[in-house]
Amino acid sequence: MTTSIKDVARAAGVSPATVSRALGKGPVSEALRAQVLEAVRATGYRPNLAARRLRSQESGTIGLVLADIGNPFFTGVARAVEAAAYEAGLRVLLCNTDEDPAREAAYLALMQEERVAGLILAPTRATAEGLAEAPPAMPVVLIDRPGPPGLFDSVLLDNAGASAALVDYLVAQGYRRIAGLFGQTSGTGVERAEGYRAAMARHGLAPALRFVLPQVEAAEAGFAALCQQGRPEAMITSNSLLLMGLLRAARGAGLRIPADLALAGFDNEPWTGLVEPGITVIEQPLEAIGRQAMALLLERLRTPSAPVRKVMLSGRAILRGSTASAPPRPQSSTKTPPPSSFTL
Amino acid sequence: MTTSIKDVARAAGVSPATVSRALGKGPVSEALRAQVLEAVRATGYRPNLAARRLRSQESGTIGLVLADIGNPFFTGVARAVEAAAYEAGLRVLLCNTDEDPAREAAYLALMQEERVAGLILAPTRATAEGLAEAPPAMPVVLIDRPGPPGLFDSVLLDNAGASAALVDYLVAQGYRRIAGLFGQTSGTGVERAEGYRAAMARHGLAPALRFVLPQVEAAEAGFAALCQQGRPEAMITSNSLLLMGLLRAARGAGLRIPADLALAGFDNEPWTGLVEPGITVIEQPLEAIGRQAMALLLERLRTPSAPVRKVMLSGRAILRGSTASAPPRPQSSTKTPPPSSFTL
DNA sequence: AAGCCGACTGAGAACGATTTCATTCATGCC
DNA sequence: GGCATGAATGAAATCGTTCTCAGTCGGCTT
Repeated sequence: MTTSIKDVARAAGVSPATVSRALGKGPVSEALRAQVLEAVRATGYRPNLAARRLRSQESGTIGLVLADIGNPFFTGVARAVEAAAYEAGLRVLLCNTDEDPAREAAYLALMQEERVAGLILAPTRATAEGLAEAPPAMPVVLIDRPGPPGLFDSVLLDNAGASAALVDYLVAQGYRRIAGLFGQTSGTGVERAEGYRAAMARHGLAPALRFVLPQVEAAEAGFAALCQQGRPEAMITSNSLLLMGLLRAARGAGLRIPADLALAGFDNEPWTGLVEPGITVIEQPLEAIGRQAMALLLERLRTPSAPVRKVMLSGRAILRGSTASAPPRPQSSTKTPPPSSFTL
Repeated sequence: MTTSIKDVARAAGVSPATVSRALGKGPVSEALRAQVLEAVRATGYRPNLAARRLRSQESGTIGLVLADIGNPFFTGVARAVEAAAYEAGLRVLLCNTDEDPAREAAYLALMQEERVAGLILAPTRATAEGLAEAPPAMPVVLIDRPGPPGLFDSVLLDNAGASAALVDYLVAQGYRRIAGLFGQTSGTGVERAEGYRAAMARHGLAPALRFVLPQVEAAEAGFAALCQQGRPEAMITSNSLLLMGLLRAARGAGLRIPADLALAGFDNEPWTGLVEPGITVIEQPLEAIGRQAMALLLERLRTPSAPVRKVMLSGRAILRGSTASAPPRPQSSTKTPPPSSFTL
C-alpha cells in the first residue's frame, strides 16, 4: 500500500486538490504550500504517474525506436535525443528492434498504448514501406532512414552524396576498380548504394556491388563474392559492421591495406582510428541528428499542420591510411599521409 | 479523442466489462469474444496502459538504470535483460545516468513514480553508498558494481580475481614492474584495484596504481603520471575507455607494444582484437550477467522474503599479443603467439 | 456602506481501464 | 418439479490524480 495524495492531504490538513496545486502550478498561499511540502516529506509521497497521465491525458513522453542499440551510431543519436528531450521536459521511451520488422510493429503498437506524444523512428525498409498505409496515430520523425516521401518529417544524412564523395576521393587517389558492399535491411544502404552507382557512372567506371545483411559474417561472405571475378582495388561499404567484416576478411586473405586493397566506409567508430592503417570513413553528426530530430518533433507537436520537413545533414570525410596510395600510378609513396578531413 | 473501451463495447453491443474480459482472461462465450475482437478491429482500439496500470496497480515493467549506454558492456547486458524480461512478459524502462549521481537519483525517483515492479541497477559509488540509508521501495538487483553488503541481490564479476589473474599472467610472462590505472567512479574499479594490489603483494612486487575518471583523456593523463618515476614494463586497467586512452598515450609516446610496454584490461570489445598487436583482456559474460540479474529479480518478486543472494560470475581471459614477451628475460621471441584464452 | 472583484480553497466529477458484486439463465440433482 | 449450482454477463465501484465549479473571505470601488 503506497501513500497517495489523500494521505498527504490528511497529513497537511488540506484537501487533495490543494496538494495537487501545491505540487503543480495552481495558486496556493505560501503558508499552505510549505505545509504541503512538509507533509510530502514526512509521508515520503511520490506521485503516481499512471494516475497523472490518465487524468491529464498526456504522457510527457516520446518514443525512440531504434534498429540496433549496439551500434554506436544509434547510441550516439539516442544520447542526443535524450538530452534534448530532457531539456524540453519530456521523457524518452527507448526501444530496440534489432532490425526485426515484427518487433518493430510490436513496439509501434506499444507506443500507441503508452500514448506517447510523438515518435522518433529509424525504420527498417519493411516498416518504412508499411508506414504509408498504416500511419501511427502520433507525430513521427524519421531518422537515418528514409520513409515514404513527403509523409513524415525526417532528418537524414546526405547518403548518396556521402558515398559519391567516397568514390570521388578514391578515384582521385588513383583507384579504378572500386567495389561496394551495402546493408540490405535499411533504406540507408540503398541510398548509399545509389550514390555509389551514380558516382561510378559519372567516372565512367563499372560498378560492382552487393547487398547483404548488416552482420560481420555476412560481410566476410560478401567479400568473397566481390572478389569472385578478379579482386577490386578498393571497397567501400555502408555500415561499420560490414566495414569490420571486410577488414577481417582482407586480413584473413593476407592482403595489405591499402597496397592490395583500399577500404572506406561509414561511421567514425573508435576502432577505425586505432587499427593500422586507420580506415577512411564518413563521420555522421550524431549529436546534430538527434537534436534536429527532437527539434522537428517539438515543432510538429506545437503546429501539427505545418508542412512536412526533410532535413539533410552532411557528413565529414575522415581520411586515413586505408585509402592512401593508388596501385596503378607508380607513385612509391608508401608513407601514409597524416589524417585529415573535409566536410562534404 | 482516442477510442476507449466504451466505444468498443458500444460497437460490439456488450458492456465494457465484457470487452475487458474478452481481451483479458475472464470467462466469455466464444460468440461474444469474436464480436468483441471484430469491434476492436473495426474501431482500431488500443488499450490505455495508464488506465490499466492505475486500476490493476501493477506496471508490468522493470527499470534498468545503467551508468553508460555508450559502453558496449552495458549495451550487451541491456540486451540480455530485455530479452529475459520479454520472455517473462515484462517491459524494460531503460535509463542512462552517464555516471552522474544526480541523474541517478532523479531516475530512481522516477522509477518509484512509474511504480516499476523492480529495478536492475549499476550504481555509481556515490549512489551505492546512499542505497543503505534510503533503499528504494521496490526490489533491487545490483549488477556489475557492489553495493552495501548483504542488503541487495547482486550479480558481479569476480573483479578481484580477474585482475589478480591478469597480474599473475603478466608475472608468468616475465613482467615485474606492472602499473595499474583504475576508474574512480565505480565500485568495480575499486575491486579490480584491490585484486591488483593483492596479487602484486603476493608476488612480492611493489604496486603503482592510480585512480582516474573513466575517460580517454583522463587515461592519457594517468599514463603520464604512472610514467613519472620510470616507465613500467606493463600496465593493466579496469575499463575499456581507459584501455583505449593508454593505447593512444603509448603510441603517442612512440612505445612499441609489447616490447616497450605490455597492456591488458577489461572487456573484449571489437577493437581490442583488431589493433596490432591485439590487446589481452578479460571478457565478461554479458549475456549471463543480464539473464542472471533478471532471474534474481523474478525470484525476488515471487518470494520477497528470500535471503539475499550474491552471484559471482567468472570472466574469461583472452590472451593476445599485447602481453606476449617479457623484456627482462632475454627471450627474443618477438613473434606474437596465436590468441588463446582461459577461464578464470 | 453595499457591492464587487480577485485570490484562495474544497467538493466532486472525470480520465479509462479492471474487478467485485449482483443478476440472469440454463442445467443437474434428488 | 423444485431447488441448488455454476457460468456468463452487466452495473457500478475503484485506482490516484487533475480540473472544473462553486463557495468563502478580505479588500477595494463608488
